[in-house]
Amino acid sequence: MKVPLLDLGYTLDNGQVFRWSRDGDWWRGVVGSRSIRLLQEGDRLRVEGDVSTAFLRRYLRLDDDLEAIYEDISRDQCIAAIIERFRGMRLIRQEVWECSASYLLASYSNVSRIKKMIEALCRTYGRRLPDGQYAFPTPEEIAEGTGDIGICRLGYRADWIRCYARAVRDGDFDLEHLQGLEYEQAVSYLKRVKGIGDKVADCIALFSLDHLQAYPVDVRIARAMREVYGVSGSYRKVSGHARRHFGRYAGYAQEYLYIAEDRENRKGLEPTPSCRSPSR
DNA sequence: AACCAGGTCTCGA
DNA sequence: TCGAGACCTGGT
Repeated sequence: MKVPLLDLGYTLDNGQVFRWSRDGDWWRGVVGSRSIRLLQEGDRLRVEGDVSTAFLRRYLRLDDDLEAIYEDISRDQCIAAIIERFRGMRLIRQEVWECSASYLLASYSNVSRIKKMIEALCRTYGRRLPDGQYAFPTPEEIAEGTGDIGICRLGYRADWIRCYARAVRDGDFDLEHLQGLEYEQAVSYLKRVKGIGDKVADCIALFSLDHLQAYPVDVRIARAMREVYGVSGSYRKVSGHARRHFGRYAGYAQEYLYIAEDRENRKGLEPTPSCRSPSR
C-alpha cells in the first residue's frame, strides 16, 4: 500500500506500543489478535498478515496531516529541531482495552521489562494464533483464566490488572462510555481504576482515545521540561504548561520529545539535536 | 553492585 | 492540592 509521510521504525520503536520487534528489515507485531509483518520501502508499505489497508491506515494514524501538525507544534527551536530529526514518526491509534491494560502494567518499570510482562500475560491468558504468536487476552480471559499469573512476574501490578479485567467484564468499568467522553472527563473516569493515575490516564487518552492534547509526563519528559523549558513541579502544573505551550496537538510534541530523549539514552547511536538551555 | 524505570498509592500538611 | 515514602522486579 502507498503511504503518506511515515517512518515506520520511529513509529513502532518509540515506547508507545510494546508488541512490535524488528525482524531483519521487517517489523513483526501482534495487534489485538492479528499477527502482522510490515516492511517499509519508501512511500510503500509491504504487508503480511490478516489486515486490511483500512485497518492499517487507522492504526498508523495515516489520516493525521503530519505537516499541519508539525507547523502547529513547532513553537520553539528545540521541538522544531527534534521534529526535523525524527520526521515521519506518527502516534499510533491503539484499541482501548489493550492500550489501557498495557499501560496499567507499564508503571515504574522500563520498556524492556514491560514488553516481557505483556508477552507473558498474552502467553498465559491469550489465544494462541496460527503462527504461534499469542493474542492480547480479553478481560474475560484474564478474569476467568486458569493460568498462574505469578509466572508473568507482574509484581504488585498483578492485582491491578486482575481487578481491572473483572471490572470491565462485569460492566463496572464501561469502555464504550469512556470512548464517548471529552478529554478531562475521560481522564477522571480512567483514574477511578486502581493503578491508573495521571500519567497512565494521559497515555490512554492520547494513544487510544484520540485526545491529542493529552501530554503524559514521565520521568524523562519531566526532565526535558525542566532542562529545556525550565518548568518543574506537580504533574498538573508541568502537563498543563506543556499543553498551553504546544497547543491542541501537544501529545505529538510529547512523543517527539520522548523519542529524542530515548535515542539520547541509547548513546552511541544517531546523535540528536540538543537544546539543553532555556535560551531566553 | 548500585541505581533506575513510560508511576501509583497512601497519608499528612 | 501538593510533597514524601514505599514499592515488585529486572535492566543496565
